[in-house]
Amino acid sequence: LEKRVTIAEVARAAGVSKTTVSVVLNGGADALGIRPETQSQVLDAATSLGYTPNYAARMLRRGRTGTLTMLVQALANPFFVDMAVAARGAAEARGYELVVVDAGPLDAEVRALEHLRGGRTDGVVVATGRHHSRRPAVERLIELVDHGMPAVVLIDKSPDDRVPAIRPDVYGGSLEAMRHLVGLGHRRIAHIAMQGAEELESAPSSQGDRYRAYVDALTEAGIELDRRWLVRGPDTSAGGRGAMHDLLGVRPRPTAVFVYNDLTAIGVLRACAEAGVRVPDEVAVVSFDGIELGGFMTPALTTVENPGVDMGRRAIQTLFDLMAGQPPSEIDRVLPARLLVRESCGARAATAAGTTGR
Amino acid sequence: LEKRVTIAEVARAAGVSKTTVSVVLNGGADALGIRPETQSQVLDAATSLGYTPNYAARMLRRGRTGTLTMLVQALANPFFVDMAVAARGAAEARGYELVVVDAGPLDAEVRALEHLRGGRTDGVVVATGRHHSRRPAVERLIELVDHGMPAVVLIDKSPDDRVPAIRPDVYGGSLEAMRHLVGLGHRRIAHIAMQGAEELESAPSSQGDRYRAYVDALTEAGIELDRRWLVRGPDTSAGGRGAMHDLLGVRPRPTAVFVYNDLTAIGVLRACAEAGVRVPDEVAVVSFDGIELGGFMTPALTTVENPGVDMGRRAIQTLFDLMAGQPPSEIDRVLPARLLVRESCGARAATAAGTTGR
DNA sequence: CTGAAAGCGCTTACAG
DNA sequence: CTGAAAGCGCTTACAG
Repeated sequence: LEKRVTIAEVARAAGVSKTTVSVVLNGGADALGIRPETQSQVLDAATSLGYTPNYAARMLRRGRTGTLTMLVQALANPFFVDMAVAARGAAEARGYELVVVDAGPLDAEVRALEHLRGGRTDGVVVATGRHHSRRPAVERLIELVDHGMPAVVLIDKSPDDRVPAIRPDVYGGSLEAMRHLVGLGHRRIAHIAMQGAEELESAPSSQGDRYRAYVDALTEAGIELDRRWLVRGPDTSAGGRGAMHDLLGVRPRPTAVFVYNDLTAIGVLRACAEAGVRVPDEVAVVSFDGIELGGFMTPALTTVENPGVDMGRRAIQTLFDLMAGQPPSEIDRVLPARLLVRESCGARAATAAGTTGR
Repeated sequence: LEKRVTIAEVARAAGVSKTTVSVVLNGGADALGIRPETQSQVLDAATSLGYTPNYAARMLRRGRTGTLTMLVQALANPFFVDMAVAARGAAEARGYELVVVDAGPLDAEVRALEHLRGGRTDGVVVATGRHHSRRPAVERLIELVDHGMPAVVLIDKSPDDRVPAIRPDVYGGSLEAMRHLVGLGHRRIAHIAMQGAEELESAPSSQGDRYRAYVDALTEAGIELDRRWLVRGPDTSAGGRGAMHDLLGVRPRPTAVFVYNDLTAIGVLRACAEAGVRVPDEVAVVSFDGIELGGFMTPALTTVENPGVDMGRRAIQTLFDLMAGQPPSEIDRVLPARLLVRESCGARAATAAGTTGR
């Protein structure tokens, strides 16, 4: 870029030294007792020259960047967008910028974390989940933490004692959802889980929590699990559509399905519509996340509210605590996740109710 | 952060000078004829010490950041997410990082643009639209361009000769959509437009283009515009729901509606469901953008495909051309936007068709 | 084939 | 009350 104005030019224009300019512009003038007239000379010169401090120079000198970084699983899911927007607001309120990175596939997440080693951020929030099956990413995160980088993990448990985790009570929320279906009289309840290599039974992840709640609720109700009720697919609308398409072929047909997340459930609704299967009359649907869009489906999705906005804000707060040298008050903070009953579960009238639910 | 490894330590460990380390690590070693053994010594030392170049120092010295910035209207709209992800891919393919900023309200956009003055990016893509009614943002952009910042505008026309624009043919696509509705026999066609201060008739924006196509198509068909058919609201699902709710009170009721974008149309579908109005039988719906989600609604949205992914990629390509000193081949590139007929317009069966359309 | 030195633009002890 | 100087970590002419 052309002819940037430097502090030296401001100093010359104001007839003072670079030191004075720097002090005045950084607000330390009164403390150091710089004469008001000198201050205005500097301010005037800076304004008329259109001076803006050079980011790289300041960053190099201060050893801080004024930037935080958040890695999210997928911006294609509005749940993560809402979380990121909330986090950005919290960061900006304290004068920090938040760079949001769509981590995408594993190698992209690894690359993104490696990228952060060069000192381009003051702290990192990792909201990508699925860490048990993503060892290389976790290793990179630990590497950063070893070098003193403040870090917070969202969604899943923390992989390291120095990294506080803030996560929803996925097990509790899922159990509430399942008990709701059981309470409505359902006995053949299917589960659409996220695709992945791991064994759901033992997975120390939020998808494992969903599965365990699913199994426990069936057991509690004295229902024997039919393996055909368990389908896995990508956590996208297309994935949900495909999974539900398969599930609709099972006989006797499940009368209810607990779906990984809302985005996936939107595909489930579509698959039912295409097959002429009425929701919730023939199949009840309950999912997870509570994205706004779910309330605009017909029937509106009954879902477990995932506190993404709250997690985003808390993550930034915790990051600032860590940067200030304060140990985190809690290493594993679990936030409640409650069932939001709308229409797709059949507990309410499915249409013409005028109730979007939120 | 603690004890970062610097180039000086690598030099000491390898028994060479900082110059040699820098040259080897930046790939200029062979050209300068540095001995292979020296090269491996340096590489080994760098690896075993875990050296990563300091971003700020490199940025300051090189005068480049290796980072591009994209401002988008709202990440809450998947259209912009898809565009941003495509742009990021194009940037990363050339070794650049792309920082995506949700510009949000006007003051946030202004702040974001001012923020870029300190040399923290090598180029900027502005995909926020509505520039005619956002003067302060445009002024900040021009300021950056005055200082030599490469910039590209998406969605709307360019505010400046030095800034190439890449935009969809909104007028053409909208006209095709409207003619489609007219062709299906509709005479009472409503339009849900985006909220904003501007007069739609004269607005030099994509929302103006939609409106003009709407009016021209009615005129062409010899239909007299009823002002009650024109409703404006926020470009969100909630906004669409509210707007359609109002529209359903108009008598005689419109039999079709051309909606600002898909996200808004999702709210329109919901309003119809709540009122017990069948789509497309009682009201046909056509919108704009072609987000994947629209294909999962029931009925699947008929819409005009907005080439967001293509625009995102081209924007980055054009930015690289500008950075390389090449004048843009075209200052105002208009990309085709074609109607995608699915179910909500009534040209096809609304359900059980098994056709998601994309 | 390799090294000493300057300098990118800032901030901050240190002098006076 | 204000200025001269050092230094953050790198890259790149320039010497030899």
